[in-house]
Amino acid sequence: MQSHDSQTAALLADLNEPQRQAVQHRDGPLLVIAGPGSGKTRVITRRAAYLVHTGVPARNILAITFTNKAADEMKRRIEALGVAHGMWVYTFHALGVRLLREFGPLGGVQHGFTIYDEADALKVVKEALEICKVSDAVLKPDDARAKISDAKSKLLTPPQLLERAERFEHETAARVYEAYQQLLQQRNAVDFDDLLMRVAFVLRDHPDVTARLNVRFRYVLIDEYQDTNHAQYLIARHLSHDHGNICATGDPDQSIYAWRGADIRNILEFERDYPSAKVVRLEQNYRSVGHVLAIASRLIQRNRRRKHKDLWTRNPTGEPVQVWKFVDGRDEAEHIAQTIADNHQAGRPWSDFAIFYRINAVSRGLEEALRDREIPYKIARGVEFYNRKEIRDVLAYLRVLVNPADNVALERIINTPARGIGKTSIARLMTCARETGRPLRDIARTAAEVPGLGAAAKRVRAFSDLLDRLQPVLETTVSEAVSTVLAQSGLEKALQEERDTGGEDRLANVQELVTAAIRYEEEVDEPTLADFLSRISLTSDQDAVDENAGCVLLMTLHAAKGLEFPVVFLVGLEQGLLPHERSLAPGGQIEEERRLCFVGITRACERLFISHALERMIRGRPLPRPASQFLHEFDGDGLAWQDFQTNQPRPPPWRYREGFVPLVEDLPPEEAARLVPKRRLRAEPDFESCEEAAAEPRTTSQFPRGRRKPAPLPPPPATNPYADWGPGTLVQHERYGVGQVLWIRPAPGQTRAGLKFAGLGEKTLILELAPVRKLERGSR
DNA sequence: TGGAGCGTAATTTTT
DNA sequence: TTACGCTCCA
Repeated sequence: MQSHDSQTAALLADLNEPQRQAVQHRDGPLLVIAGPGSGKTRVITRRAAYLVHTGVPARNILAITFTNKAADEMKRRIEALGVAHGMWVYTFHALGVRLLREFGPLGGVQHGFTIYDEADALKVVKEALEICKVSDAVLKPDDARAKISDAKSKLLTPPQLLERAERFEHETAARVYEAYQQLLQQRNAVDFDDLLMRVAFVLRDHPDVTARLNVRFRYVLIDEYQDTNHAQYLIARHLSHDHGNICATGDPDQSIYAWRGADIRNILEFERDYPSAKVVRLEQNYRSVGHVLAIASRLIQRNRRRKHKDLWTRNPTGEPVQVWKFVDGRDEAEHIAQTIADNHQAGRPWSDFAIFYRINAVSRGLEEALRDREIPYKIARGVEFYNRKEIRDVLAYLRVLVNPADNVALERIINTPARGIGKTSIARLMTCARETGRPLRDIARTAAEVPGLGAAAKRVRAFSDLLDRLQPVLETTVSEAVSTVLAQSGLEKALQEERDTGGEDRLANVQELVTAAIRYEEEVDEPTLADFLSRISLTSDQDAVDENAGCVLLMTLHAAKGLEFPVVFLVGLEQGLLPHERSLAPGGQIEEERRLCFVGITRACERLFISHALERMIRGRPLPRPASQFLHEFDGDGLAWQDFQTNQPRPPPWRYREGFVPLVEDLPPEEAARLVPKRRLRAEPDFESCEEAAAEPRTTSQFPRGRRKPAPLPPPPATNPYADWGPGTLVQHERYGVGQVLWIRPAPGQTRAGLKFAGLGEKTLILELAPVRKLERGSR
C-alpha cells in the first residue's frame, strides 16, 4: 500500500501545477491546451499511468494519436511508468481498421479488405473519371481526389455532396465520388478516409455498438486534437458519449492541417461541445530559450482565431535570434552549411542541427551545400522504403492473394516482371472486367473468352495459374509468404539479373521486406498477412523521422511538428514562400501559414537562425524575393539582423553544448541591455520592398559562383584582440576576482566568453565591456 | 511492347 | 529545373 501510494506520488512529483491538475482530473471532459514544449506528452502519459495506478484497468483506456511514431512513443513511455500493457494506443486510422474488422458487415467491408494509399486511390479516381466520361479539362484527377477526400472527411456521402453542389463542377465531383465509391466497394478496398468515415457512420447509426464500446473504453484520450477533422471529431464524441471521459490535448496555434480537412473549431469550441469541460492551460515552456519563445509569441499573437495563451519560460534568455539576409538562395545554403560545419568542428554533434523549409523544392540547394562539405544529412520526406517500386510490386502480389478483388494491385503485377502482357491486352481485360462487373482476377482465369486477346490470352492464363499456385501461402507464416512470392513470381530472378548487370541493389530491399515480416511476426500476438499489409499501408514517412540519426536533418515545416532541436535554421522567410503564395490569394489561410512559422520557431531549443534571400531560383527562373511579412510581425527585442549582401566575415562558431547558453540575466543590467540591442544592422526588415530588392545594386556574394566544388572558406575574421585567450586562460575580474576561460567566441566589439569564477560558477561576459584582463603567467 | 522525346505544370501530405 | 504523363516510333 505504502509503495503504491509512493508510486502514485512519484507520478505527480515533478509536475507543475497545471500539469498536475491535468493528470489528476478524473471524470468528465478535459481539455489540455498545451503550448509548444510545455510537457504535453509527459502529461498524457502520466495521466494514463495515474488512472491505472488509481484503479482503472489499463484495457479500459483508449489513447488516440495521429502518427504511429507518436503511438509507439506513448506506449513506450506509459510502460516505462510501470503500467503493464493492455492499454489501447492507436492512431485514428489503425483504430479504424481494428474496429472495421470487428464490426464485420456493419462497416460495409468484407474480410481481407485492402487499404488503398494515395497512389492507389488516385488510380481508382482516374478510372471513375473515365467511367463518368469526365475529361481532364473539366476535372483533373488530383482535384477530383482532393474533393472526394474533403467530402469524406466532412462525412458527406455522394448524394449529400450532390445536394450541396452549387456549381457544375461540384456536381461532377459528386458523380465521380459516387463512381469511385462503387469501384472501391467492388474491389473490397477502402481509402484512408473510409477508415474514419465508415467507423463514424457505424457509431452514429448503431447506438448499441457505441454503447458497447463506451463500456469497453471508459477513458478516451486524444492527442493533437487541433488536427482532428469532422469524422475524427465525431468518432471521439461517440466513443465518449455515455461516460463523457474525453481528454483532448492539443494547441490551436499548431493547427497546420486545415488544408487536409482538419477543423480548428473542434478545439476552439471544445467547451461549447462539452459544457462541463475542465480546461487546463500548459503555458510554461521547458524547451526554448527566452528570445526564441518571445519571437514565437509575438508572431502568433497576430492570429485572430486562437485561444489566448501566455507562453513563458524559466530558461535563460539565450542568444538573440539571428535574422540573416542573403543575396540569393545559394548564398543562404552555403552560409548555413558552413555555419554547421564550423560549429560541428567546435564540438556540436551533427544531430543538433535541423533545417526547415516551407516546400520540398528548397531542399536541393541545401543538400548540395551540405554535400560539398561532406556534412552527413537526412531528409525527412518522401518515398521511403515502402514506396519503392520493387517493394510495391511484392506487396501487390500479396495484396491480390489476400484480396482477389484488388484490381489495382493486379494491374500492377500482371506484367511485372515482364511476361509479354502489354498495355492493349491489359486494357481489353479491364474493359471486360468493367462490362461484366467481375473482378479482373476472374477474367484472367478465363482469358481465352476475352475478345481480341489473341496470343496474349495464353500468357494471361499462365499468370492466373501462377497466382493459383501462390494461393496456399495464405496458410503459411507471413515471412514465408513473402519469400515464396518473391521466389515464385519471378521478381527475385528479375532483380537478380538487374543487379548482375550493375543496377541498383533492389534485391536487398525486397529481402529487407522479409526481415520486416519476421520482425512483425515477433511483435504481434496473432500475425496475419492481411494485418501485416494494413500496417504497411498505415506506415508513413513521418514515422521514419529519426531525431537521433547522427545527421543534420532537413524537413518541411509540416514534418517538424512535434520535434525539437538544439539549433534550428528556418529558411526562405519570403513573401510567397512563407507565407506561401496560395495562402495570400483571396480566401487563403494566412493564419495557418503563421502557425506554420510558429511551429518552426518553437522547435528551437538553444539557437535559431532565420534567413531569407533577395533572389531565389523558382522553377529554374531567378525571381526577386520580398521579405516575409512575418519578419515584420515578430520584429522586436531578441533579434539580431545581419545582412550578407556585402562581403563580411562569417560569425565565428559559438561555443559548444555543455552548460550551453550564455545567461544574459547573469550580467549586470547595463551589460545585459547592451547585449540585446534593439537591432544590429537594419532599422526595418524590408517588408513590401519587392521592387527595392530587385533594384538594389548587385552586391557581391561571399561564395564563388559557377562551378560547384567545395566552397573555399570565407575570409578569416578581422584581427582579434583576444586571439591568445584560449580556454584555460586565467583572468582577473574587477568584482569577481580570478577566473578561468572556459570558452571564447570572438566577434568584432562583442567577444563573448564563458568564465568560471570560484564560488560564482560560470558567467558569460562580453570581454570588450567587462572589467576583465588577462593574467600573465606567473603574475597575480 | 517498350522506350525516347516532348509538353505541361509545379504547397504542405499525420494515415 | 525537374518530374511526370502521354504520344509516337522502332
